[in-house]
Amino acid sequence: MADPRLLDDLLVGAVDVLPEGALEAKLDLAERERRPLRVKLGVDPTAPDIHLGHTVVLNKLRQFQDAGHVAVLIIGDYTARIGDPSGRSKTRPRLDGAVIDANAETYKEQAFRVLDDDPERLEIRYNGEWLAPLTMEQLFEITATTTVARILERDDFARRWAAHQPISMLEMLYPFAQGYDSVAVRADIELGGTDQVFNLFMGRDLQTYFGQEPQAVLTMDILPGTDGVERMSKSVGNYIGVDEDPRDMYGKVMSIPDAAILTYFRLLTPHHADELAALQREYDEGAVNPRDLKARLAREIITRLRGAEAAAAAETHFDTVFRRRESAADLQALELRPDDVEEGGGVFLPAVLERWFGQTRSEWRRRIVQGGVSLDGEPVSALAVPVAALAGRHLKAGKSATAQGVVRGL
RNA sequence: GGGGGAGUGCCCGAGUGGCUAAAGGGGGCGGACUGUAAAUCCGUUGGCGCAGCCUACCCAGGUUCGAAUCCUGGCUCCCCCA
Repeated sequence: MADPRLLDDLLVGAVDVLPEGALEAKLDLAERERRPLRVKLGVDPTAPDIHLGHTVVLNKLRQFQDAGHVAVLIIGDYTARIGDPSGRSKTRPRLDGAVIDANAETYKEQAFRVLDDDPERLEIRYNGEWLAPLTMEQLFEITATTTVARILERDDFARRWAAHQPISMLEMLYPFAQGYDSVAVRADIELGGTDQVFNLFMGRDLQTYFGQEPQAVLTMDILPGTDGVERMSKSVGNYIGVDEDPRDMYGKVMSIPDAAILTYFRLLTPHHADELAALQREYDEGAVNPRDLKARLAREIITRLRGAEAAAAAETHFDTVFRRRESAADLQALELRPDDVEEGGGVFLPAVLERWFGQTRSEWRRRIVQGGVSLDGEPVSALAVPVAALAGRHLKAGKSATAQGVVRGL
């Protein structure tokens, strides 16, 4: 019998296990056969770096590793060439080989922040390994297992079909490719987002067709972005990158709406099911200040990805700069150059701000006029200020305050 | 293969010869408020040392005193029929 507490923990953050009872059955199977389960997660290296949304399934995979099972991480170097249509309202751009390879490298690096890299517990495979050598004949065989009607049933295609949006033949092949991955690695369980259900089931069908025991399917909840509403995504701009400056990560976590706090705990931290239930209770009853809960969340997320030291430093920085609104001890130095000073001894701010922080001079002009740039807390009111008023002062631009530093005189 | 429609600022989307740096919305940014939250309100949102100038409505030409708006050619996308 599978350990019920483990089962509960494995189900945290999961939306569904399909078919019903399949996870339990697989755990029992592992016990009977005295072997670890092969838990598959496929990722397409479509973007150069990953954010917390991508780590949700990685976290779950890690949990399986910690329970003694084998994570089979499939880098979809070939499926990336098709472009997963899941949840898409239009065709994904196809990527070429060089971009994919580069993405795959950074992806692996970042995935290791979450996964256990013990070779006994981790297997990394590129699906080009088996997809590239497929013959046309094999493709016939694979695609013959399903009908067009079934493919068109899936939400995303159905919507596009109804809206007269284009669907390319290539996209239709995507589920077959992903499904065949499961056959190739003999997966016992496959993880994915809820938008992946169709693809995950294709894996079961193909495994059955090829005489394998079909995999259990575990779908994970979607992580909302920092806006708390839309799913975290780079294109929406509500993401927290795994490789970002920990101070920014901390700040971004602090900016999520309260309603998203528990979801974040559930999907991003390794708490047991009963601990999460306790947290939820405290939150509901108002026994904790949501702010403090969020701070704890930020600390835990950063600790996991970047280490305890980085987390502590990020928290100190945040408390200093934002809670107490003091200057951070580690402010960057903003260098003035001799040619920044004009005849009258004034410095034209839009020009130096552009050099220090990017953007355009017009943008800085606007911010200054709107009182968005300050020196030692005092809003700057003129476009040009004397060097004496700048040197040694703490310059801050905007409330996000990612743009700030101490001006170093000449 | 035949017929039709569309390409506007970060995005959506108005605009059919001058009043258009281009309505409206979204998003972003700045301010107030705060828990760097949410909600709300106000302002702002092409570039430029900016009461002015420059560049802009897919691209290249053309008509006109004047074009996002008209004409020609091209590119891209979509729909319908076959």
